Amino acid sequence: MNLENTKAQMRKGILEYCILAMLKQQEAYASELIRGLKEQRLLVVEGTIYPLLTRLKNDGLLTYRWEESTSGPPRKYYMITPLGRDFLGELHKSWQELTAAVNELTTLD
Amino acid sequence: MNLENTKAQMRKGILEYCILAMLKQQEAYASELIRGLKEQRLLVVEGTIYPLLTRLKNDGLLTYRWEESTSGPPRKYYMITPLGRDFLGELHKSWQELTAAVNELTTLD
DNA sequence: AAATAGTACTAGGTATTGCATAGTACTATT
DNA sequence: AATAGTACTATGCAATACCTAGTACTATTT
Repeated sequence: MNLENTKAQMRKGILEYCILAMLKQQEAYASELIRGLKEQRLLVVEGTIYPLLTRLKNDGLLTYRWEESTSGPPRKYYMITPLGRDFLGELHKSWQELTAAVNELTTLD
Repeated sequence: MNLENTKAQMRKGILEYCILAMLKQQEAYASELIRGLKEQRLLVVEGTIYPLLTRLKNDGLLTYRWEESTSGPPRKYYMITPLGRDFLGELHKSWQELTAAVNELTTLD
């Protein structure tokens, strides 16, 4: 049983919640999101973030615009949509319920 | 984007943490575990729990014994091993870190 | 006694997503 | 021109929650 693997499994479903929340506060491009997550020691790689952003965009939760960069290739800035905000609210509720349940079950004597 | 699907994804990696914690408190057989989880509104089905218990057993984190039942088929009671207790400690730490990170990233203004 | 219901466990296949990897492209620096 | 840093796209894999089908045991009903 591999701890790193279990941690990766734990991240499934949670990352989109984090991404939507971050973008609700401020638009950003992929690398900024990766950096923001890394600051909280949520290490996420490109192979994860790009497909995730694309899925959220395809589902209408995000939208984006291109912006030339003065120091490298152009960047794709993502913004949350009103639908994305609604969904984020649902995810917030689900997360609260999940953590409450888990903490109840795992409280050590 | 399907909320139910996202909730199922969120459960990945978390269920083994819950199961280990429950079994640390008291040995149990599958249906008891399902009931315990259901009380906390963590709905888990047989197709999930049995393979999960088998995986944990194969990795040495659980052990089991058969017990005849007076009201139906025999039951497989699972118990946590010392290795399982160690791993549970690691999972506890991982969970704390993950929730802290997520809450930091998703705190609404 | 046979059929049905409730209960417990096993096995196989599917969908989804984080991750690894390969590749393209833009700009700055060497 | 080559290299480095940066940003994005595409593809395939591993793992796990879940769905479904099936076997088996005991109690209850027909």
